[in-house]
Amino acid sequence: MPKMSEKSIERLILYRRLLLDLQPNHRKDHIYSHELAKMTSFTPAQIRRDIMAIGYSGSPVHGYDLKLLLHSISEFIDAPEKQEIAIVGLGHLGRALLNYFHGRNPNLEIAVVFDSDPKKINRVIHGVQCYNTSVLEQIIQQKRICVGIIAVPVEQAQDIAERLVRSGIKAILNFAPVRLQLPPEIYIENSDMILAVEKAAFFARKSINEERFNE
Amino acid sequence: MPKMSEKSIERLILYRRLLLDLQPNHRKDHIYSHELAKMTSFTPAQIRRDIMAIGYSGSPVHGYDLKLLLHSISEFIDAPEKQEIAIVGLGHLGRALLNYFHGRNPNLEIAVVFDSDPKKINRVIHGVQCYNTSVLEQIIQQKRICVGIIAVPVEQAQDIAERLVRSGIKAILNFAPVRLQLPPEIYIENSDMILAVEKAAFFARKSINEERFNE
DNA sequence: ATCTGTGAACTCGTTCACAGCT
DNA sequence: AGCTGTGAACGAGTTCACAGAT
Repeated sequence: MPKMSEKSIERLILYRRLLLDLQPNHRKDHIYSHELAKMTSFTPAQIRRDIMAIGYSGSPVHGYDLKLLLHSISEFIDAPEKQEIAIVGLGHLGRALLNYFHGRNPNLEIAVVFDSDPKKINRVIHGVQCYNTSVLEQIIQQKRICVGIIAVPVEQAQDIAERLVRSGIKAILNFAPVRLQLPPEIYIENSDMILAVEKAAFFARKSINEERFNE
Repeated sequence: MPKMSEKSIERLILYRRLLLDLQPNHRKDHIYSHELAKMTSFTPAQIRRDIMAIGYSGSPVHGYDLKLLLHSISEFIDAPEKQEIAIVGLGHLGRALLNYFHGRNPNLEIAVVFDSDPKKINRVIHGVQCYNTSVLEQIIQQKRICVGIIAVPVEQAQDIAERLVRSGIKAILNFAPVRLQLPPEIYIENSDMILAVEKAAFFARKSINEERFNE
């Protein structure tokens, strides 16, 4: 496996999504790096580098074979067998995740959700079994789930994260607005909505200031 | 204004959040860069650089004055007057945003939400007025809102984004799993949950592989 | 003695520019 | 002629390491 940055992985996931959307109406069965570039607003050189990195080669005449490229990316990104995922916290955010994810990626499956609301526990919601958060460790170990999504209020996030790690989880997607303190071998992806809003507001202001300045 | 990377802005927002949480139980009124480092898991040098960049100086003896540092960061990040924000799409995700945001940052306010569901239109939800998406342009122009949050299904995202831009919005926080095509002066922050899950799954697998390799 | 502030070095990711292929 | 693959240059962001302050 070549060294691969987090950003390359992100782009590869986006290429794959794009190619999948493209395939049905296949006017062509090949695509050039500059075409992918236009669609993604990355640069052609970057796209060639990413594709090179996963070991696929195109033809200087036709560009990249759509099907083969798609296959190479999927082989690189996906695990050999389906990966199971757990969501902790079934508030609005947890439900939004279930909705968004539904039928999206056949190689990933939201296998269980946890919540502490008796109205939700032991029911099937959106096709997924909901358990009491108190049995989190057992279920996750039993099912060998390796990815956990934290969608609980901020006060509970660190505790839940530690319990997930103790249960054998290797990667956490954290939606709570805290920086989790976990052992370095655990992959943490933060999706901090409040931070994102504050950042957007900052750059909106900056853009307004610069406009004024250029008048 | 010195040149500032997007990442520095993110960190500054996190420092501020941390300092705000810290203030009530002020055992001390000063803090060293290495203390902030431990709490954020950034490096002390980076923290000093960020603080230097906004023009605040600490004392080599006591470190940074909590109150003054907080004030300097806020002055740098916040607009002089309150900024108003619009959310488009009041599904689970939109509601989650309203919840998360409630009472979080007094300088930012979710001023309006838009949806096309008659059950929501013209009602006040979570303390925020909901309008029909059809009047988006009027309301946003009228209120001079400069930040928009896209929480609609992926098929509508590009159209809504263009309408937001036409209404004068300067920054967009996009939760739909597409790359929006917009003029370059518009700041776009993507928060692509599906991508985030796929990425986490990839790194979970990688971590498992590396473990096996080290045995 | 122990901190901050910061020039310099370094690391990592991106882009350039061109050789090589067809 | 027009593409891919890629060494080399570049640039942004981070860390080092130490001068300066007290």
